Amino acid sequence: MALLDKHYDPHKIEEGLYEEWKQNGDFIAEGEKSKKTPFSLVLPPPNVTGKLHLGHAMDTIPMDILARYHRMLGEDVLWVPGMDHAGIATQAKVEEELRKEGLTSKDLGREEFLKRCYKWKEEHAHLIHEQWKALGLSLDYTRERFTLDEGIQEAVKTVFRSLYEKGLIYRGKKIINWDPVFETALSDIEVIHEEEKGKMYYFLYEVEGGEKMVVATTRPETMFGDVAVFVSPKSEKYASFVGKKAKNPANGEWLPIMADEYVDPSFGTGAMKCTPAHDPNDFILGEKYHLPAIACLDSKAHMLPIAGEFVGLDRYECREKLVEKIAKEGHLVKIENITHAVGHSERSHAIVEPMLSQQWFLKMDEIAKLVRETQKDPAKKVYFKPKRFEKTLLRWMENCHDWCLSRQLWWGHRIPVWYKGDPSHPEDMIVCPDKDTDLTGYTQDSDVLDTWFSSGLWPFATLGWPKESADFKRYFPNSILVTGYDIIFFWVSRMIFQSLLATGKAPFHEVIIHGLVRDREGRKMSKSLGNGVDPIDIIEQYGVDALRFFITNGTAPGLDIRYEEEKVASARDFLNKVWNAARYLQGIIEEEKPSPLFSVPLGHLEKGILAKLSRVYRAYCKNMDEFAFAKAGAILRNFVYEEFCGKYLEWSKVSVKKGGKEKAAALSTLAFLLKAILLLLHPFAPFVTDRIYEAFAGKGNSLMKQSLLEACPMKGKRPYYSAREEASFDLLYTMIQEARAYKVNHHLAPNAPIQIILSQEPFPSFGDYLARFTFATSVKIGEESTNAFRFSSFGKTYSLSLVEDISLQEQKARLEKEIARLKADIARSENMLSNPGFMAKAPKEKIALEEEKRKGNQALLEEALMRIAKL
RNA sequence: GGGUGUUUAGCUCAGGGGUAGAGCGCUUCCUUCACACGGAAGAGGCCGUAGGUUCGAGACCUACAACACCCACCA
Repeated sequence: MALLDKHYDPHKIEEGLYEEWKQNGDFIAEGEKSKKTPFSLVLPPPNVTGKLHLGHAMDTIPMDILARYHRMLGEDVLWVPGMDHAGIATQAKVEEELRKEGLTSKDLGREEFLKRCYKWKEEHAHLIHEQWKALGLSLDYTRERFTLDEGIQEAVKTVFRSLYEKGLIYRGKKIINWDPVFETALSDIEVIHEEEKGKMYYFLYEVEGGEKMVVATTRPETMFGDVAVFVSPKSEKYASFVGKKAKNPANGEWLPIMADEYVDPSFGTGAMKCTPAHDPNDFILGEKYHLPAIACLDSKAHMLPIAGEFVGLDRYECREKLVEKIAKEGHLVKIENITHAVGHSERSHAIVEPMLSQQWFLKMDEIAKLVRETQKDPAKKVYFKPKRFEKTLLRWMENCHDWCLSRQLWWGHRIPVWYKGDPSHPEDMIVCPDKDTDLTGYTQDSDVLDTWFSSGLWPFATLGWPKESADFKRYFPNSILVTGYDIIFFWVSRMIFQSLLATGKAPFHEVIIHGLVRDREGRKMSKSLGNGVDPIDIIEQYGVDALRFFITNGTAPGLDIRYEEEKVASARDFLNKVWNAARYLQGIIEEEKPSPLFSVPLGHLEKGILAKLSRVYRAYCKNMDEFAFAKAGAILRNFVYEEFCGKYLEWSKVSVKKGGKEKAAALSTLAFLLKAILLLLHPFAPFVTDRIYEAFAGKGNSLMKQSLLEACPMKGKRPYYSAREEASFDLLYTMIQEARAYKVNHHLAPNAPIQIILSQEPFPSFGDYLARFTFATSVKIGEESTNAFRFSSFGKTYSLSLVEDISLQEQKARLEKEIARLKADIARSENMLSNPGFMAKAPKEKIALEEEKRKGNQALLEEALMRIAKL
């Protein structure tokens, strides 16, 4: 048996263990031949752009805990790993790399550029694998996937075709969000609205007949695309203007003045310029009145020739110069400072430009309805934990617009559509052609699909769908998904409806939503703030087990967690505690192998701690099943510190010293307890627990493959439980505590010798334990003295007298304190018991309990009063 | 403009109709043969504010306030 070092050194113990698990095939799901219950989950595929950050740890560690927990419950766990090609994000990174070489993607051409992307992917995949390993994730690498894999390509095409055939996917010219930096369309949720300071410009428009009107805008540069001025039909002020024309101060063109209900007469000047090509509302108005849509910005948001002298300028440069020009001509009325929400591209952070553009869309209204209906059906719905996040989803589903699917990028799933002739007005279009379709004369759509289109297929595409594969049959739908609330719209919602549409089923039974990791001040971790923490640094300092314990403890489900190093240190200390308990056990069982539990007769304390363990086991499982990892962890931690290390382990030293049967009982119990703790802790801290276990059981004995049931003391078929012995256990502790407090209060050294007189011994050898932990030189059974501490347990009263000279004054003071406490408590009980409402309406057990308490306290009070009278 | 969450010990947070909890920090003491990454004993809270429900509210309800976040095409 390899002796454990004094301190647990995370580095040393983590070394090589992950590889061992992997080589043993511990992470591989059994597949169709298995008779076990399947438990399946998919790893949210990280972007190949990146380094792992603490946010990933928030998803993956709880998933790994679940995977390991369910394996230990005897289930066949499949946890599918994979990565996401992350369209825009990766393409941006690769382009940045090219820029350093003085190249652009266009210089390389599509094919060469994609080669560079794949090269990038290979390099980063390696990094990501290293990070999964560092976190100890028990992933089934034999089933690893990438979102651009052939199988996933097949799934994407199948889904695209089927949605197109159902009429849900369509091609159309609409106003979309345009990212002028990456030069691509974006979906609505890729646009981040931020409150910003801006300006509202008021311009004077000349009206036919010599009158004038004021029109306000925040975006003067789009005035070159204006086609009308709208007023409210209710407006009296402008009633006479309708039908006339107003002169656009930007270019001198005459615009028709029209009336529509859309205009709010009370907002601004009550008149609104209309730019159908650069505003979604104006576009609708334009269609309604058959107005032309005139674009004035190009794909980089530079001015088109229609802007005359401003051609080629950046939109903001143009704005400035145009306002200057209009002011010079005397048509500027005023500039007002305002704050308004401005849309930014999630990736490039450029201000998004609404543009009229031909794109592919997914029609959302029916789909949203399908999701809402499914969520009403308890048998089919996805259960959210915490529940409130279902509302987040449903609300979004109530007012989402059609999803713009196409991206003007190269890295991604190319849109599986071929055109004959000019792609913007094709004579013919083939969607998802079969292999034998003749495509001569056709060209494929040059765009790719939004990354999230393929991510949305992840739970079933990774299992082999659209083939009726064995894995798909066995592991779909997934058992659970764990993810952050920040990607409910991006990912969770899309998986749900993609899955409903493709497979007819929800992709998973439950979604566990967690919060975000924040910094010490509660700020989001971000590159710009420079407050990010690299998990690898934490792992190096405290070990991955400590990180895992930290990330899943001390927080409520769905709420954010603040990263504070002390918390990780505290987790490390906890693991060190377990480590040292094991070290102690190692020291005492060197020559004797512990007998199996219950094969030797056990004492009161053994039975007491085992009863506690049974309850801990139950509570642990209950909380784990409810994904309340923090609670399960807290229960375990408390058991280890307080009950195991603080009490039983210490007390058992007495039995060990005695030898014989008592020692055998203690060893057997200690060994069982330690193993139980290791088993229960293993999902949280797999490395340290396995290493400790290995020190006892020999190499290659992973706890992962053992049954968690072994952590529960079973007598016959039932968990061992004994209230009486548990009470004895507690009584001993209370007495020790009282004696210790006594010493502190009397300024005695903790190891100062004292003498104890017990009125009776609660169980055999009780005195021996008491003596050892109170440094009593003797414990006698006899008459209590006036200064006794009294305790009751299971209807019997015991007293503890410390044979020491305590002044009368002190005895009195102590008794008075005791009397005051008892009186207050009795008063509380009486208050309740004399309340007719309470007596009539409170539950019977509650009344009985209160009655009993009052009686007990009354008895103690009477005795205390008697004793104080004697003094 | 809608919506959600949070408000409990110095700090970070659990809890949850029946006498307020943890970790860290703090105070005092102890290097006792598993562990100073330790042990012992403590101090420290009218559980955001105001109403309501209830026999009983820190917990449930309603308002309000502060903070945080999400959603949103008003020129």
